Amino acid sequence: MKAMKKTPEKILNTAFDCLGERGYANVSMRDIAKQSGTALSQLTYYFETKEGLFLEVINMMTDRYLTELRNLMKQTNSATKKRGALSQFFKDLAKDDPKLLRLFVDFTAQAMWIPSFKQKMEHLFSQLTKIIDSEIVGSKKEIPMQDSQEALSTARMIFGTLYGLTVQMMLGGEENFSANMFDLATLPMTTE
Amino acid sequence: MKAMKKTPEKILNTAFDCLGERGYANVSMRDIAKQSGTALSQLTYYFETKEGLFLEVINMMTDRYLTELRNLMKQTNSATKKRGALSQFFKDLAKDDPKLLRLFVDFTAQAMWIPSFKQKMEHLFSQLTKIIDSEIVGSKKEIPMQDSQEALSTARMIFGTLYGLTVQMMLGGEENFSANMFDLATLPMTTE
DNA sequence: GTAAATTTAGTACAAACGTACGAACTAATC
DNA sequence: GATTAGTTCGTACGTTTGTACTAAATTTAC
Repeated sequence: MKAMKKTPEKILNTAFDCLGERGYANVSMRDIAKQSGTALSQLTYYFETKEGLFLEVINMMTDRYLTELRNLMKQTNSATKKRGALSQFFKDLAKDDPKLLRLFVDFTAQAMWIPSFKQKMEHLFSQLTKIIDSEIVGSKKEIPMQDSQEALSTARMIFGTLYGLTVQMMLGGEENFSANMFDLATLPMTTE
Repeated sequence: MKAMKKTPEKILNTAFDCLGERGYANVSMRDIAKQSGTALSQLTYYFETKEGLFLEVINMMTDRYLTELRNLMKQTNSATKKRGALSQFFKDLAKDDPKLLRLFVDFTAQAMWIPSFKQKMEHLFSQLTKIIDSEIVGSKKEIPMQDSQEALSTARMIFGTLYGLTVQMMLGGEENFSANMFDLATLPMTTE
């Protein structure tokens, strides 16, 4: 007996794969239909438009990122260990789930042109920085922040560094990246 | 008497504008032809293919970034001042030349899927980090680096932070970014 | 078991795409 | 001034695109 997934799920998962493999600009509705083994008209039946389908992919991606990161944060207690886990998370992503990573970068670019994408990606960015803030930066009470706004800025900078490093790594290959590079990226939040 | 630019230049400049305004996925050859006031067939006459045209746009973008940054670095002497100028450079870019910035981010994403784009963007990235390295990180002799590789890693991290912050700023608007944020981004290179 | 609702499949359509091609036009060379 | 080389333009070709639509098949409800 086959796996037998529901059609909408099959479509969504295939869309995720296609986008993570070939990118937004190079994936058509027919590609997804053929690769998922469903009829083309099923895509519009369940998701109305191409934009509608891809918005659901962004939702899927957002869920994966946030739950994965939240689970990771739960596994450790100290802010220092969480900091290490965070940098490890981004470092491993390129190996463990490159599709997820490429999707992230690609959708970030598309968010500049498509308003509905922008809204979704803003949400993802703000949630990610919020996690970094509350789990790591904000919890380090021994280092007094002027206000919560400054803590959020720090979280944004940490995330920015990780994001920027990740993009460089995807572009230039990982061989040029030293082992402690991503750890250094999370350093700004502490003065130790 | 009109400005009277050469046709290839007109096409190239218009392509630059279109891409910076609407993005790679939303710009067609016909768009560029119409907006530049030339015939569609002129584009293939001078640039052969769409990819060929866009590669020239990347070259153009690369030139602008590198010359602008190099000029900026020449204007100051101390590494500390250069550090300030660098962060200012990225901070201002969103206001002064948003098209250039959007082009950068968009092409970085496309580089994941199109090999010829990847090659060009790798070159730009490596040149940018090389400038940061030689002008700022490498010149700070008083802080001994284990080797030149570590210095380059530091440069990559600084650039990564600036890049990551810029992307966030473009996505979420600048209102949430405190004034000294970009300055902090260039901090990892010093311990002062 | 039949009727209604939902899901599937195939096809059709108009629009947009990159590229190719040939005829007109302009500039340069001798 | 004639001949060549270079440039411009319009058009047309073959694909591919997203979406719409209708009829068949399947599931659900009574």
